[in-house]
Amino acid sequence: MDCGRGVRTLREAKTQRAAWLETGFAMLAEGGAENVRIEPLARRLSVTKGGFYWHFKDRADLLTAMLDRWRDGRVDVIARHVAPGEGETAEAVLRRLLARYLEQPNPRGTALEMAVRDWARHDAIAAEAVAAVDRARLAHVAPLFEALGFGPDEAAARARLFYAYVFGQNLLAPTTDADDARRQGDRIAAILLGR
Amino acid sequence: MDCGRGVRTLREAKTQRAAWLETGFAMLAEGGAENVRIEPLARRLSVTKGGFYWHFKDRADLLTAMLDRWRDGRVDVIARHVAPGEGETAEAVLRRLLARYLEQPNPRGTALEMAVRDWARHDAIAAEAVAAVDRARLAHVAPLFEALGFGPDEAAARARLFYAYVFGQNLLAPTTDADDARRQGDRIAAILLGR
DNA sequence: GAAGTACTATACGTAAGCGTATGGATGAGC
DNA sequence: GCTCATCCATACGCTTACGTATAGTACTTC
Repeated sequence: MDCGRGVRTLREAKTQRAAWLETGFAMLAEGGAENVRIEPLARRLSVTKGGFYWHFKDRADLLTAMLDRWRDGRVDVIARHVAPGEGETAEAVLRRLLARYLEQPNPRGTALEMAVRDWARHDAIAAEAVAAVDRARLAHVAPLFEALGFGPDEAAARARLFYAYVFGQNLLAPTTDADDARRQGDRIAAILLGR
Repeated sequence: MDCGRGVRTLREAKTQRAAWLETGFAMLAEGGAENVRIEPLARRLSVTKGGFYWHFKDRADLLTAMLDRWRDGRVDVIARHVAPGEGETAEAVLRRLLARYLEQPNPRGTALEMAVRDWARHDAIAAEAVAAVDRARLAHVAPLFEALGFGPDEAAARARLFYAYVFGQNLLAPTTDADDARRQGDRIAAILLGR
């Protein structure tokens, strides 16, 4: 059988597993966990599925690998995002976070977040990954609310409301007028921050 | 071919389309739009798919019929739910709504809501149904916030935050301790209602 | 230069689901 | 009592995807 080409370098070879994962994330973002199918994935990578079963035991193996990677990435990143910059106040950090989550400089990240959370509603492993990410985020954001002067319980409640709002926004039909949306976002931020 | 039985009465016959829809909703609630498949549906109804194509043109036809029905039901129901009971204040109505949405006396309704909203992220027709429901709900709930003393813009913002919170809660990993969850819910209600 | 590692193509069998005939079976209306 | 509308069973062809088997290529390491 003429396979046309083999592995060019070992460096490149090790990249292939990452390529399957990367493309898997693209399909997850585009259509949810159901949409992550091996053969369409292979077509997008311009290979056949032969190599898939070298890197992964089966489809579930890919899915759990993606989940691990997603969880680790989110947990790593939240610690960086709550770190204040030069002379940045807690309120400024929270507003920056809110903008990052809602103004969607990274629509792919939002789509992934929603896809994983929907997945978690039917799958225990996904639910555990989501729970771990939520714990990490709430633990990092609650202290920011404490820095605003709220007690620990109130800060925890506000942190939860903060994240529920962020994800809920993605489920609500968007406000049609962009200016209205911005003004409304400002009002909501004021309510969340208590000022 | 011995089909075993035919139509017993016209009354019963007209019920069949409703049965397909009803079971369709069950599968939608259980596994999202992807999970609504004709042959499993038929098995659950203990019939073959032969009759399906009598009632519906194809799978998409069933799905849009379900969507219409869902939208109409939600729009009808919100008007009833915001109507205050005997001497019920606007605040009491809002707290009652919140309890209804979050304490999940009707888990099937919540599952449907989430399934349709996830569906809406990939499907324009579903997105339009969600948008119609959101418009109706926000239009009904904002006046309750106005009755609490907020101006129109602030009331609209709070109504949006109210619903974003409700749906966002369903995406966040649940708080493990039930008492904590209740106390936190009370705090969040106080923030939403501004008191 | 031989052996191993890291892939990839190709081919196969299986399963599930879609949509399309086609031919009953039954009750309703005349 | 015949016909029509309404519904269902059965069977078929097609497509998509899964997972396995097998044989091949190319680079690496010794």
